[in-house]
Amino acid sequence: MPTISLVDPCDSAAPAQPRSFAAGSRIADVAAAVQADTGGKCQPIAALLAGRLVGLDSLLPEEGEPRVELLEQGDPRALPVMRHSAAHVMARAVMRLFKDVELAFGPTVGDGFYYDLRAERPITEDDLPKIEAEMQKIIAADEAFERVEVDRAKAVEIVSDLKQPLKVEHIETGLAEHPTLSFYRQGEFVDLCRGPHVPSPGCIGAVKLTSLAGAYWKGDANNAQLQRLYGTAWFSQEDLDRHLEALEEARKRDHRVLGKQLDLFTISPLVGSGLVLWMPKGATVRGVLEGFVREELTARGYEPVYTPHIGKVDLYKISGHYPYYADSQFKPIEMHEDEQYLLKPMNCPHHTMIYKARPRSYRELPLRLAEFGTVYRYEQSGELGGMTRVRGFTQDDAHIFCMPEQVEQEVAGCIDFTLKVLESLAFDSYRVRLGFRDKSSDKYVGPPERWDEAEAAIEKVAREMNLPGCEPEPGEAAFYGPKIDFVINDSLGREWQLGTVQLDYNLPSAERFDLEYIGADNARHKPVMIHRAPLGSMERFIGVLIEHFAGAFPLWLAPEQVRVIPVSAKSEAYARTVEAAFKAAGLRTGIDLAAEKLGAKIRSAQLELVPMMVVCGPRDEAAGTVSLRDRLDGDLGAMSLEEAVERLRDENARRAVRHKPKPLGLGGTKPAAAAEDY
RNA sequence: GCUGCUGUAGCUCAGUGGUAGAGCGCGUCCUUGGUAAGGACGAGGUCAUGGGUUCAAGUCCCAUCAGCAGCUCCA
Repeated sequence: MPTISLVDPCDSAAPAQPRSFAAGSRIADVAAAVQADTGGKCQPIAALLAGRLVGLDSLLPEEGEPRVELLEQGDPRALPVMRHSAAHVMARAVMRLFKDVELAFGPTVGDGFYYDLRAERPITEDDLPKIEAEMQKIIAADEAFERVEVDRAKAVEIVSDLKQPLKVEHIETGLAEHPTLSFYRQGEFVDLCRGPHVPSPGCIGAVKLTSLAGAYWKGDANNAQLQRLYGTAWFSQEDLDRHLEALEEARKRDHRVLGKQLDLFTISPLVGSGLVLWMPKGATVRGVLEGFVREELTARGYEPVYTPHIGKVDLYKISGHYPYYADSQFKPIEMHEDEQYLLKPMNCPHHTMIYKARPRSYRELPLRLAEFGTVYRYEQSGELGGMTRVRGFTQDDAHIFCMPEQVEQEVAGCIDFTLKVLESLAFDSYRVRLGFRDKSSDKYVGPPERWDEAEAAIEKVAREMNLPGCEPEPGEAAFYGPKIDFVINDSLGREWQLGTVQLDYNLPSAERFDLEYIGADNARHKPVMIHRAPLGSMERFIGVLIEHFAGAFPLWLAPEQVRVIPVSAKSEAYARTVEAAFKAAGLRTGIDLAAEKLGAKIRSAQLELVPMMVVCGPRDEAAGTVSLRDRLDGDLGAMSLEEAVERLRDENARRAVRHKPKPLGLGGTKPAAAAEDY
């Protein structure tokens, strides 16, 4: 007899109570019992069974006493279930409106859902309102979702009868291991589906189809391209409106929009796609950030190097980068048949040549060579965007050459460096990805034992440092070694890899660069290389940073830190004295001498996101004071010029971050679970 | 690279076959003001580029380039 530990639907803080049900009972029976207890007040649409999101049609397990929590209409934890049901409703609507529709996958994503499909007549954007209207009819009709379980043979028969070739293929290949499969029926619409679903589409409060795009069958670019319809669904119109407002807000925070508005960077088609031109203000932010990183590099025992932007093709043949990445490199510069140069796609080969320039002793290890190294990669045209995906970028790169027994300490040092940078900029929401090799792929160089060793070392350090996330992800490694990536979301919820620490036993090997050091035993040994970049690249990092701060940089990073505003032209001379005082204190100071009223000048400075304004008029001049105005806190009142300068000098020196905008909490477009898992 | 959408003044955008518009910004002048918009006048566009259809194209068609969303990719 199944026994569960039931959470009180009226008081989830109360201790869960054990409760037994007849054999073969489902969550729906639990729901019915609770409804009886509460006089029908509780209306569950889904449940958490031992922490797993399930539908009311889920069976209670015979064993154990799992915790069960019923989720009612409006509970955000039930959103994925409701959204998946919305995907079915959308597919049903499309099948009513279009002929010969073949369905693929329809999972839940961060803020909504999608369904991949192929229709005889392709769907266009103009069709979306019609599909939405049909969905409304289906939601209003509120027919129940009904689960049916069948064996594989019957499942194939059903999808064949439904004329769903993609589903047939999926059952025969992707689902070959499943002895039984489930379908959900809703009126005339029957779909192969693992579930769960809400009891009926009446639970869907507000739905909107958001976009239409191409997507490959089973995510493979060699397969046919299908149409993907994206939608979002919420329990109420207010929730949907709030979500659409957040999207609107995200558009305003987009670094491409702010980069233009605030004169940070530009991209010229004449220079080339994906090649960032840093305007003075953007270059200033970058310079300040580089200065911060340089300070840390020096403190942490790194030594600077400089290397050229090109190198002979042979260098990359030895490293192993060439020709594996031929498609994603700019074509070689050919001087003679046997003299070809590549724009460098990474800095490591150059740095290994510095290591190799003379014999190395164990006494000089770890050797940490750092360079803001600019690299060029010919990314596919469809990947390019703003500063986050570009064809030329500068890595805050360094390569650490160390003895095997120093690896853990050095990896830990790199992680600590990255954390210091992220904390200094108030990045408190990121995840750490352990990029391991895909054991079934042949793109990785070096013997498996070296890989196992490297992966184990990295995982050990990452776990000891309690980094958030830390799930190993096969296939995310570099071709020469596993890595620890720091992944941060942009304003639209898309993930970007920023900082990275990569452990490499391969490039130093005899087959590659054959690096050595003389050990204490006077014998030759192989060093280990660590590739690391706390920011990743200046372009991508600052792109994400712009969105992180919504363009409103803290004082220490702002291109213009202080703006002096004379109340009228009568105070111009005094304003210039004030300006000089702030400049002398090393603060980036501007002055507004426009023939405008004070209010208009304040407004300009506020809109340009200048962190601090210094208002000075006749009253200040007479008293030797200035009036500070904080962009966030407003008028701070009059104070002596010296006090004002000191106050800002101190805030700048402390690299204070007093404020960052609220995260928008957008979830992106990636499926919550693997879409192939039916 | 693929699918779809978009390209008009520095910016945001209106203009659906018949002589290029608005707001903001910019410039000049007036106004000399105390914490988010003072006023007047003015300059500024081969309507992305190249073809085509038409008596006539910013507007319709094709190609190219560029951007956007998604997919694929990302040393």
